[in-house]
Amino acid sequence: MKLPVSTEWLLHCAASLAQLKSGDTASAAQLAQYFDLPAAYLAKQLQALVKAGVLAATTGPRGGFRLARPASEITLLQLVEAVDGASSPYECREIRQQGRGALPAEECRTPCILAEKMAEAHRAWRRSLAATSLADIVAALPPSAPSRTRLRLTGAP
Amino acid sequence: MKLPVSTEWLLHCAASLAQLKSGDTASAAQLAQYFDLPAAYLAKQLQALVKAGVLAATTGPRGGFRLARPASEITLLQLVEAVDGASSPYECREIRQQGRGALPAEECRTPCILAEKMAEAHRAWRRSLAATSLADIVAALPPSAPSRTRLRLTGAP
DNA sequence: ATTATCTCGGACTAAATAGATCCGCAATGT
DNA sequence: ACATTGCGGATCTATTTAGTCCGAGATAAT
Repeated sequence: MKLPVSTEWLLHCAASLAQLKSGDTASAAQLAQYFDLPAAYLAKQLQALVKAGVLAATTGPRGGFRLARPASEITLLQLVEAVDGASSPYECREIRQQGRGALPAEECRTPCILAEKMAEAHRAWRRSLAATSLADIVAALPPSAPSRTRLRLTGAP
Repeated sequence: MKLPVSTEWLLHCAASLAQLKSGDTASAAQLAQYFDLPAAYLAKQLQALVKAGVLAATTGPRGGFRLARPASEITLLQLVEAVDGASSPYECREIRQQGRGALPAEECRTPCILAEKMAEAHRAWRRSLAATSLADIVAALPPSAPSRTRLRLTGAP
């Protein structure tokens, strides 16, 4: 059970975008340079966030990425599931209905208890991530961070 | 973020072993037949549970696997982490200290907030799984299950 | 309006990991 | 002694992840 390494990249990228002035953008190349990441691969992952609707992209000179919504309305869960997918890590394939020990379909009207417990754990994980927004992250940074980020990321103070 | 398919196998195998009479064993071949699973691969995964200390194995004829401890002292978390490893799905590589936007080491004395939040979610997941034991699982089964499992799995009533 | 340039966007390739199998060895009970 | 079972290693394949490349489209200066 492993999240892609790009998860960290995108969380930090999104947090950085949240520190820009509203309407301002940063290009994939700028973000890649800012964190020293492979630019092409980062660009690909940023597209996933666009498709998921948490980022908006504008093409052409002076274009780039920005948050699609206020930072307070973007949760860590939305970011993580945008890059990794929203499916549960545990997939019940109903092996209780297979093989020599197969249960009659009649006893399988209620979902498998093991699958239930695993799903419950996943819900706890999602709930925890959904409780934090990008605005919370930015608020926890030192007050000097946003202006420095703007300067070093886009070159604008 | 995906758990191996063998996770489901081992959870069900452990639950089945929990229904045997104390001291009784089931072989890898019996378990594979019981759920219609690839025997060789299942055997390999069962070894992981032995190494993790939740199962005990005896070789030789009439040998096989049994629970290493009472079912009430084996949690779903222990089983899942035995097969998948106990490492967190999110790995912080401190990219905040790399590239053009690198923070001075002085500002990185406190751990990255994003890593903290991800770790917190993982703790919530682990806590949820640790709250359920194999005994809880067996108790939720219909009362007729244990004797049927014993019959169909090992051939003993 | 045109052109030069900068951006995203999707197609494509390579490396890593999971899934699965097989064989020989050690141990145990009949 | 022999059949049965777990254990560990070597091997092979397939899927996923990581990473690169080039083209379509939009913008801004000329």
